[in-house]
Amino acid sequence: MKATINDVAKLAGVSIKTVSRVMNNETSVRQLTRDKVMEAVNELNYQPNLAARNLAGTKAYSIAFIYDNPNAYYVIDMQNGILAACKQQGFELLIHPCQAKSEHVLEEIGDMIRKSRVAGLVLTPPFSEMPEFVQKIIDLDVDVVRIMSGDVAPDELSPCVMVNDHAASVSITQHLIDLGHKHIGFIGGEAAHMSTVERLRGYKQALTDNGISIDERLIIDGEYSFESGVHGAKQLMSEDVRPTAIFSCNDEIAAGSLFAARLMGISIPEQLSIAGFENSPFSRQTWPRLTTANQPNQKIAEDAASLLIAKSRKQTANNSVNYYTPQLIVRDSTGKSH
Amino acid sequence: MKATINDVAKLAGVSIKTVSRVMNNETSVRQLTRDKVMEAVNELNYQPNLAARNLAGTKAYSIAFIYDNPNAYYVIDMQNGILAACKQQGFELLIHPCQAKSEHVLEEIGDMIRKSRVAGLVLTPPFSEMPEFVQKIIDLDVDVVRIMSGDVAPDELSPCVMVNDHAASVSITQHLIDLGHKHIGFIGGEAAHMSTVERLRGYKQALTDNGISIDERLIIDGEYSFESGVHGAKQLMSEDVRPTAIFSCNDEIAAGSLFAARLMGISIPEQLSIAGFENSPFSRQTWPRLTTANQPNQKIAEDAASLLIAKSRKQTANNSVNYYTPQLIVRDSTGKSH
DNA sequence: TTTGATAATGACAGCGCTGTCAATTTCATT
DNA sequence: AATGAAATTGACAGCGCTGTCATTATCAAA
Repeated sequence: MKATINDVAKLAGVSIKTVSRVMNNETSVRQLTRDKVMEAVNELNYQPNLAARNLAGTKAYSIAFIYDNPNAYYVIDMQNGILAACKQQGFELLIHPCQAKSEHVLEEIGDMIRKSRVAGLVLTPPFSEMPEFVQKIIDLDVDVVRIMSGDVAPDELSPCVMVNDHAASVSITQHLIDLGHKHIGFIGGEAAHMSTVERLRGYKQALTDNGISIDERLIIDGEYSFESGVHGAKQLMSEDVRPTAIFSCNDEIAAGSLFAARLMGISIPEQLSIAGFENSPFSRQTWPRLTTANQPNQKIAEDAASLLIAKSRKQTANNSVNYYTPQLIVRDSTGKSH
Repeated sequence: MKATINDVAKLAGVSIKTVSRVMNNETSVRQLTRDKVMEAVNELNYQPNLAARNLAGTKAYSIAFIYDNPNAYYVIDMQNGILAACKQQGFELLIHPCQAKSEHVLEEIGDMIRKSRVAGLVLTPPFSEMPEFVQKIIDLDVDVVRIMSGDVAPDELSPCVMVNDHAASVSITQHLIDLGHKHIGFIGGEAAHMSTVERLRGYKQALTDNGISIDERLIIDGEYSFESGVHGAKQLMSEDVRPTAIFSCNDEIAAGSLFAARLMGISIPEQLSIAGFENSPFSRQTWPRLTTANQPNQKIAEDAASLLIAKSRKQTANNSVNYYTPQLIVRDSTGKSH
């Protein structure tokens, strides 16, 4: 049932080392030999044993996905993207959700690494935005790839996939301005997250570029949750200067804002425009459907995983950086200012 | 940095075999010895190497999660539940999404098993509902645990976690009937899924029990998606006999129904009551919030994983079965019939 | 104290593969 | 045909652990 490398070697009439070479796509195996081996491999349905490879060799055959994010859509997209890259490259994926605030994160990750050899880690915010943390991981002698917010990589520590939240935020805000809005509210995610910082920066820049003064009363701290959107919108709509539009920092907040508007009898988009961010499936399922910015999480994650695997393979110090700018998607939740 | 069993043995002044015994919680190690070993383990921060364990031993230290489900909330909940059980039992989790319709599923799973030793698989629908498939997996010599719909386990093939969709469906339907509804629409998920079959059965039984005749025009096939809910509701609302309530087979379908109602200018719950199923976070974020049945996916999955691990440990033929009945949660999308 | 049964420990082989290095083959040139 | 460098292949050790079986320590009862 379970063929070993020995069985293949015998059947192909070569040494196990040669089979090993073929399985690892090493050069310096004659084509003829390679064919013989592959034939035996197919005949026997042979799969190299991962445990043995890990134990005997120096290469790693797995990567891990580290995250702390309650957003199911985000996590699934990321995971699927990473899995796609893994599948293509024959890597295994270890899933590792953990609490960023916990004292034990590093310990946990260390344990994981000691237990299973891992080529590297895919880090998403907030982990990717903690330089000391990243450095400590690298000191553990594993590669890292970071997915993070910004228009340029902050350092040379690792390959990065940068999401240009600033630019995307400018287009969303500009879209609202183009619709005639002058009082635009902003409901942020966790203030410590770079994505919030960057989106806020884009918001402010768009306003400034259009000669609209920034009113701090229209800027609300939140967290990336529905409830936060409900509260934020309620608060904004009871300001002296009621905004005519709200830029919510993600789709969940936007959905919460929508909910609050309904609660207060405010019609969308007639009396109030609401924009989200992320283009989660969610944003197509609210009423009205959300104007948002498309953040292609799956692609981003697949990219990240590919960069990580490539780096771990080549052992180059060269840290590539990929860039994404979420694109505006106009739907029904934003309209002309009256 | 990376301590091996040898280092621990040396430091503790015992043989590696004794360390191994301690690490595996075997009996017949004196308490004194055990303490010495544990002290060394802590001192050195030792973690047994998974690859070596897998290679040397006969026990497995991982399970796999097999699924084919586009519902992000469902998958994440399941995964978190399984991870919780794994963490507690020191198991690793392999994530394996795949296409149920694909010819290659079995092959893929076979490859995975040959590659990584796996104690067993957690199967969710539709896989868990394919008896021949399950049998073939078991023939591959891996344990299986099935999460499935029904009020009693269909066979003795494996431990099961049964979700009593029938009973839950009766309570939802009864709730609608109690509100005075006589024309109740039903929008199903994929007709082949037992959950749809069971929920439909519950729906029909509740109607029958209350002396309401079953009108097949009010029963719509769908799939578990938002779009399907939109279409289904549109169709139902253009029947000769307009239903005054719709039981949607899951929250996504319900959200779609809500959306369709908005599109058609039908107010919820005044003109139409809509109920969902699953209690995904989603159901709290629609307007109005959905009446639904709480299906505790995370618990269910944790249970399933625990059963699987227990079975693989004890090597008993004894297949336990756990039962869950989703409970009605009344929110704002259902109201009195007028 | 000796005995015998039982509990506790250890020696050793080997899981299936890769890394190292040595042996052999190949092939373009002489 | 002989030569040598390069390409191709193989022998062998050993990764870190567990299973098997042999050995030693322990302790109640004689």
